[in-house]
Amino acid sequence: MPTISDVARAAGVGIGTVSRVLNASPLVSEATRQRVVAAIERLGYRPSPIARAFGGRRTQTIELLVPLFVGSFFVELLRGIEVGLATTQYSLVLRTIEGAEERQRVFDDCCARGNSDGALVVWMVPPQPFVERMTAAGFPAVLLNVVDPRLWSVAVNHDTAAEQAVRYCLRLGHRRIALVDRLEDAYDTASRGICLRGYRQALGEAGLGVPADYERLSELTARGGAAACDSLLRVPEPPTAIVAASDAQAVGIVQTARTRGWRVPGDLSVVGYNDSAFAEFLGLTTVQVPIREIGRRAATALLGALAEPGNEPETIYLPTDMVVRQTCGPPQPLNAGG
Amino acid sequence: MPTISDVARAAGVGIGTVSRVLNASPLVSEATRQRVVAAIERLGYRPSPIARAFGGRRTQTIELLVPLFVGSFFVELLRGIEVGLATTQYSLVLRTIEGAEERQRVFDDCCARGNSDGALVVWMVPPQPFVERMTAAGFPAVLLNVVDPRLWSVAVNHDTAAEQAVRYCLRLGHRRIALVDRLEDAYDTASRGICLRGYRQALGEAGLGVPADYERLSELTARGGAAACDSLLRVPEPPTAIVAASDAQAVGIVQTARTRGWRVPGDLSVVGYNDSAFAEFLGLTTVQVPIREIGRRAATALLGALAEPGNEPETIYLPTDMVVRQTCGPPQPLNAGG
DNA sequence: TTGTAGGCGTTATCAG
DNA sequence: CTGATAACGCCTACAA
Repeated sequence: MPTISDVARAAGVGIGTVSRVLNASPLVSEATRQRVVAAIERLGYRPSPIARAFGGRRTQTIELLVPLFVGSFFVELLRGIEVGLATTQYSLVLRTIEGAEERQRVFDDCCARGNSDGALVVWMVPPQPFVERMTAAGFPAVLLNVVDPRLWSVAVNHDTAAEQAVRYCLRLGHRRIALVDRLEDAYDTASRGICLRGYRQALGEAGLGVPADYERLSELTARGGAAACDSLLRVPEPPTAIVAASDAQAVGIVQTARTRGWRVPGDLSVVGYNDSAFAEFLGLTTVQVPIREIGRRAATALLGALAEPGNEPETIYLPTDMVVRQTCGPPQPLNAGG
Repeated sequence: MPTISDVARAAGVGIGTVSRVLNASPLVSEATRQRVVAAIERLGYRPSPIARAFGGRRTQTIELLVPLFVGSFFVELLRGIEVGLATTQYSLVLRTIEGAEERQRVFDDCCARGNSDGALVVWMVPPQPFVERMTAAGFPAVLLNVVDPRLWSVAVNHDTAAEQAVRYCLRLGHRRIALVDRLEDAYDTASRGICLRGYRQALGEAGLGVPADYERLSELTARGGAAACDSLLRVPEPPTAIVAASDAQAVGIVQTARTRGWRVPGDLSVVGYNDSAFAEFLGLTTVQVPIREIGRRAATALLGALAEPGNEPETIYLPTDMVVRQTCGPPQPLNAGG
């Protein structure tokens, strides 16, 4: 495996010159450059990223911190990230997270040693010590689909999205609208719902008080949605519409309702969240989240922070859209329903 | 950021001793070890993986080559891989692949320079030059869900799986069974179907010739399945059952059939493939693939190959299972159908 | 059992 | 513009 010295010798120049050619420095004459390039070609030389990271200062590596509840969301996100990174040489190292302790460990390791130049943090708010450490180290991190004013963040506004969904149901004539939310911090069962505020806000604006027993928290799975739906359909005055915090939950809700003999959207309207790949084919009415675009913008933001370390972090909100399909309709007149 | 020398100085020992402690060498007295550990603790020292990779020989890094058509498959796979790697220090660097040229590029880069100690290759057969290069370099790679006798492979047998699905339909009484297959090489439209052989085999064993116009190829998406279904329902003698090469395709098939007024499973039975997360909630009858286990076993195999470089590559087949849900039933008597 | 010296392949910093 | 040379942080001999 040829090294930079081999190339230098073959081209009859010093290693400094080869390094300059490698790094596209303008301080090389065209003639010399050609000779060096030829030698590189001839020897099939490829610089060692590791030696590079070691000698230089930057690792050309970005850490990607991903909690595994992301599900199919993840591949879409990756597509966007790859687009944002396409013109660069950065490698992504993957740190998957399955539970609270693991999250702790991953964040502890993240900017501890110069393993990477920056981080993309998916769907998690980092712990305080991490924020301090990285701020002190000038280590840039970008949050995806979650917001922290101390850091770069690219996200949709989950409350606004919930408002959209609730308002849509209100427009259809619904008054009994329930929420199947998800934990703001998926690994902290003491945390609140992520779009509770938006839900309540929209109901409040419509002059409807917050219903007593219409708020549920569930895992981001069909199973979780199913359980929440089960419980919602049992309350004395069950909802005529349910707004979910994910498409997976929505699928569970639709399925459970139908199994129990409720027609969807006849007896129960359901709104999903994300517009996942399968939502279209299930005819799921949902709130579209520009997942790929979040990935792309986050990558771009990180590259920007890497290039100009000084800048203050910004929060970039991307808009969400209602996608109307077949799981929502006007509520049945009370006396006509089951 | 403290270095090994700082620790050595603080502990009043040489750097060699610190290195030995770091690498759990037995050649350190307990007393010395304690002092060194204390110093490490006190200084908050953490060895630099990069320097380590540079000075030593191994990078503690595994490349994960993933084509992005994997979809939700990917997260399941990751879970397994992480389990297999849990007790180690290996990092995963992610190389996503979106098309044929990108695949070429990624494979060209993969074992070219000592960036990584090994590779996990998801759902792709590597090009010949890569195989030669890595074999020559003693660079281990493990294929996931695809088989190449020259390399370590952990997979299910797709033909056997198709046989299972077809046999199940045969047992239900179906005789007109179609296949919506996927390309063996997703980026080569000239390649064959991945489970065509198994499909034909099962039909042949049942004494049924291969139907003339019952074989389709489609993308691994609901849309692809929908298009294939559309065309299958138009043939003079349409099938009474369709075996798909993915759950996504199956969803598209079910949806399309129902839209056209065919009852599923009344008029048309559908079998999916993989048993993805959503299959259960859609009531999809499908062939279960132990995705997570494939990930785990592949990681284990790679660790093994890393530990004992000499061994011959093996192919590990994991079994598939029929999961019976609600999209298959006996065929309608010919005169009763629509 | 321990300390010391050499090397890994770059980049960066100097003189020239 | 170019060439030498000093880091960079660790591992692995080898010498003690």
